[in-house]
Amino acid sequence: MKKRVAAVEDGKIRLAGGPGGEVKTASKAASKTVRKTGGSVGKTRPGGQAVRMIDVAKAANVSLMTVSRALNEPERLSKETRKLVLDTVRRIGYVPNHIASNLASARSNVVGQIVPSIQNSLYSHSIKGCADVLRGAGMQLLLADSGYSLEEEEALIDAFIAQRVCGLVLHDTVHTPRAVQLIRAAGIPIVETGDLVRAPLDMAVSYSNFNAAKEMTLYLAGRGYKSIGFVCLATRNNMRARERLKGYHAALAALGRERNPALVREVEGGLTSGAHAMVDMMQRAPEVDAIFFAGDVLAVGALFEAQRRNWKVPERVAIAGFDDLDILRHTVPRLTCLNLPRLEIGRRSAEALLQRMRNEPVEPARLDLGFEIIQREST
Amino acid sequence: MKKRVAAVEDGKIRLAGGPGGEVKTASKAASKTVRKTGGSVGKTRPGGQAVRMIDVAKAANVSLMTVSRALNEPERLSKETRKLVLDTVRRIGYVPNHIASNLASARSNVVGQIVPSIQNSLYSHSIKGCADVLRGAGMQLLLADSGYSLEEEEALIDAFIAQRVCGLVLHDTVHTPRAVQLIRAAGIPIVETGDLVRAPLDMAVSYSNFNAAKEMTLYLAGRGYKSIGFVCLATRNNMRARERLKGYHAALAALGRERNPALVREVEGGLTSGAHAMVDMMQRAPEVDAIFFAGDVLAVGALFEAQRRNWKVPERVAIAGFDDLDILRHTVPRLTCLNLPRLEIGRRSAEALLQRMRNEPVEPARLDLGFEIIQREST
DNA sequence: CTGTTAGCGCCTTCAT
DNA sequence: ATGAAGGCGCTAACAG
Repeated sequence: MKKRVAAVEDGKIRLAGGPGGEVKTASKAASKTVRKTGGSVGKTRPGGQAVRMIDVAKAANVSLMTVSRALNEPERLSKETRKLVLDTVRRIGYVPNHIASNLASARSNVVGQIVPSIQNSLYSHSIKGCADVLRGAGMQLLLADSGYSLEEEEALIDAFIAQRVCGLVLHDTVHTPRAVQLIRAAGIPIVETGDLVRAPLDMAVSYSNFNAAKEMTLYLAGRGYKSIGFVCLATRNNMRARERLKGYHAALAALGRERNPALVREVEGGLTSGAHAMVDMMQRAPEVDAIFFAGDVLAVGALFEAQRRNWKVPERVAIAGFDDLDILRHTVPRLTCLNLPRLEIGRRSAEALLQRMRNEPVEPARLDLGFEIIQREST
Repeated sequence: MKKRVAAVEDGKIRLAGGPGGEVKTASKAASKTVRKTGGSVGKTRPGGQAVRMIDVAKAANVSLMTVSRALNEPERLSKETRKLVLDTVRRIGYVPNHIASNLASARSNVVGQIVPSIQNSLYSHSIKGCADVLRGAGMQLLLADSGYSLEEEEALIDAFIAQRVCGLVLHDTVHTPRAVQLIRAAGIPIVETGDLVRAPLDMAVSYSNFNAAKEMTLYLAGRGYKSIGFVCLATRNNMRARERLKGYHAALAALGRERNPALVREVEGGLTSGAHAMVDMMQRAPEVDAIFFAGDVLAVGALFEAQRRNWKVPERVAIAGFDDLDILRHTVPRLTCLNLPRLEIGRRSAEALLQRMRNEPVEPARLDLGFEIIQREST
């Protein structure tokens, strides 16, 4: 295997292939590569026909319906027939065609989930929860991210409904009119998870961003901090951020404190962003003694910056975060934050969909999974 | 809105709902909640019939095929007919049924991806890359995680093939015999992404774990470290970890250094785990002057532990990580690591599948996307 | 350019 | 407990 050291730039050393580079393999082992070439665009059966239910039926000398029943309502068959059929299925390697099954039964076993960003670990917890419950029920998850765009969400909802998903989990709680219309027309159950909205399209499973932000602010005040800064993501197209900001303001009002614009910043997500926000705020409002970072990894970025500048946390400035990311309990000092039931939100959302699909009433239609304040050394 | 402070334990303050608690909403706003109850198990059309292509055809006074063409091969229709049909589609709110389309055309627009863990941010990059490219091509992503289990992977492959996915992206490069058989029988294109395997089932898009680990070890030696420790995940059921360990050993051999068991640890993933591994290793082999953490977030955990103990990095011990997680460039000191093209792997995998589905040859069948060594302050 | 016919693979309904 | 007929909503193939 040839090694190629291509460049050393900015501390980066490129190796083996690198962007655009393709290392062809000429070894004997590689030439053994098993490759199937057949199949035109997306063809399911490239060369040989796929095994169908009727093939199983013939091989087992029963009718097609008996095979169908062996697979879907095994208890309706006699023990012997069932065994015969299932053995045959295994023997000839039959894999049911859910596409055909869905079409014939007007039933689907696929649920769609749309999150703002697949890469954000917050959402991946809710995805995981959802996927787990669905799989337990023999269903599958169709996933996509909207990139925080309403229009993209609409397009995805359209695509998912075209795919005839039997339910939808949406993180966003704001939708385009057409998206709402599509959902209504499809008549499928929907769960919104991003915030505990007052009037969900169908069902909501979440916590209250407003309450979470408010309580954290009150908690900080309770710890004796007099001048509490607040940093969040842009509220413009983000209902969650907006609710958090409202919660912060509500807390100030409850405390009888005045709003101070110098103590509020809206920023982009990311570690760097959190660092800048902290530094900026401390310049503009030197009296600030605690900052509540109500978004993403902002708090972590701020803490790292404090380490770099040798600012003592919490003595010089206290830092609180929003989500309980894994690292928050490992930093020095450990970070105070909210613990939000992301995984559970995913699980309960899927469960709510399943319930609804079984025609069971889902109460309440708004499920508040709450939150915790995790007090650690940074405050 | 009532506030409930339920408990204060271990620094945790539970609020609003909490585990198992459900806050029912009795406000007027909540009672306005729009709810659709209809639909038996997974029914796509709960109450009213969904609009079908034939309905559009009747409304536009054309044949069903004309509607089909307006949607799928618009260029084959006259401008007027096309406009008429598409307007009608919009007017009556028709959403194509891809399920039926797939069945009739023996074509699918869904690709399946199986990763070891949805929550792991490493995989989410590859998921994102894949999802983006697919969406650009009008396709969807069916996602699931195997929990690092071969058997689970097999079950998922079965389920995905039942779903008639038109292609599969697998992170694992080791599969059960039945999984391989299922894939072969399905005759769909497959990409394996976890390692640059010698003989992929079909195609491989990745980097070489062996080379990456080897080069990093050589790089550390080049920086003057004499006693380089190696920490990775359990190699037992993890080919990637095994390859990395091999790479480390290969580097030692190339350097003419002897293997020292005290300098090698296999551990679980996680920050805590990395911290322990470092402490253990430094006790058992006090001469160690650099540790290469070849997995997950181990290096970060170790660094935090070093901060806590006031061990200078890299003076007391140098630390290098594997993946270039976002935080690595923000810690104090910043962490040296490998930069692996996770996103690009996802993108290229999807592209390879699309190519294969268009019947274009995919060369090479093993695509090496390489890696970079990012040198920072920790070494 | 547009329409007609015959299924895709399976499930629903009704019969035996 | 098992089977036969018809159709789910759409597209391929062929016709005009």
